[in-house]
Amino acid sequence: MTNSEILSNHLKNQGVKPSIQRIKIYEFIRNHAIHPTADDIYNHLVKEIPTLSVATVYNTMHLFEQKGIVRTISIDNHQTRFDWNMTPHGHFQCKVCGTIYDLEANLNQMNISELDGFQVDESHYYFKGLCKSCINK
Amino acid sequence: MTNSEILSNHLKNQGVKPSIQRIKIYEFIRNHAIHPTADDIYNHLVKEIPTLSVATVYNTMHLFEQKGIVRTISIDNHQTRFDWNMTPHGHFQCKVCGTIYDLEANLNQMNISELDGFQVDESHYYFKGLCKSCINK
DNA sequence: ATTCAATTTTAGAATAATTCTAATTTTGTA
DNA sequence: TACAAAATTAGAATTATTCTAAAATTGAAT
Ligand SMILES: [Mn+2]
Ligand SMILES: [Mn+2]
Ligand SMILES: [Zn+2]
Ligand SMILES: [Zn+2]
Repeated sequence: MTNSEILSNHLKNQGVKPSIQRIKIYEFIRNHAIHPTADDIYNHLVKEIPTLSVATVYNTMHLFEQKGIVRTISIDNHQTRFDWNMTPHGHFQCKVCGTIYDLEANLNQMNISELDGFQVDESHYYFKGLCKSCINK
Repeated sequence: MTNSEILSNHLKNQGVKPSIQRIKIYEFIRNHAIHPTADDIYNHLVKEIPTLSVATVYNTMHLFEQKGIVRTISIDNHQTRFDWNMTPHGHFQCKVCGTIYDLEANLNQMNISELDGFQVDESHYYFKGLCKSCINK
């Protein structure tokens, strides 16, 4: 079974019809753990699929989000980033190099009493600052 | 000393020259603890100051942010919201009524070992879901 | 008071991420 | 092959924010 076939089956299992575009987009976000923007995805894939449109990238990411395949994060307030890692985790963005690091800690462990009686569907946390490698320069 | 004079002095103490626009904007965010958008601020104040421009609202909020008078939060990731409460705290946004609740817990208490050697300047966290009063309907 | 440079405000144009629209292409089934 | 449903597409529309250059305001120095 080729890599593409494996990814294609993943999508089917999540209830997504695997078109060429959807497989390539899924492949990209799985292989580039960089929390890409729609633009990152488009610019990378348009070389392989010259007819690709940004609308398809957005359509696909919205579909993936709805099916629980990706989630969106908003650290930069003006540009949505996508994350294939669905386990509850957080982020750190370096102000110098821009890298977004994953943080394993699960926010739900905080057990905030003010939320008693509330229904919590999503939780997000992130830090900003300077990463270790940028400090050592 | 009038209320306006008190706010005016607050601004002076933070190194901000208190123009009429700046005082009114500061007054608005202090009296309406609703994490307003630039648009909220503009639409409320343009009734009092008919010549007010959105550019002034943005200019002022950027200045306030730089001086440590407000901070920005991005829960809706398409529209920046402003928060006058500078103590480290988090938020909960209800998907039904849209209300943004403050949460007192301080994220920095989590003490995330992955950040050892990193310089953390900002920390943010928020939840989304249904608030108690929307559930009881 | 008058002058004048620095600061602030302003209107509207520009920018940029995202969504919308309507046409075209692809897919799967009969 | 026929055809309806689903997916993709180009480009226009929308919208939050930033930019620009002109006008207004401020405040010190005369
Ligand atoms: Mn992540
Ligand atoms: Mn708050
Ligand atoms: Zn860095
Ligand atoms: Zn609610």
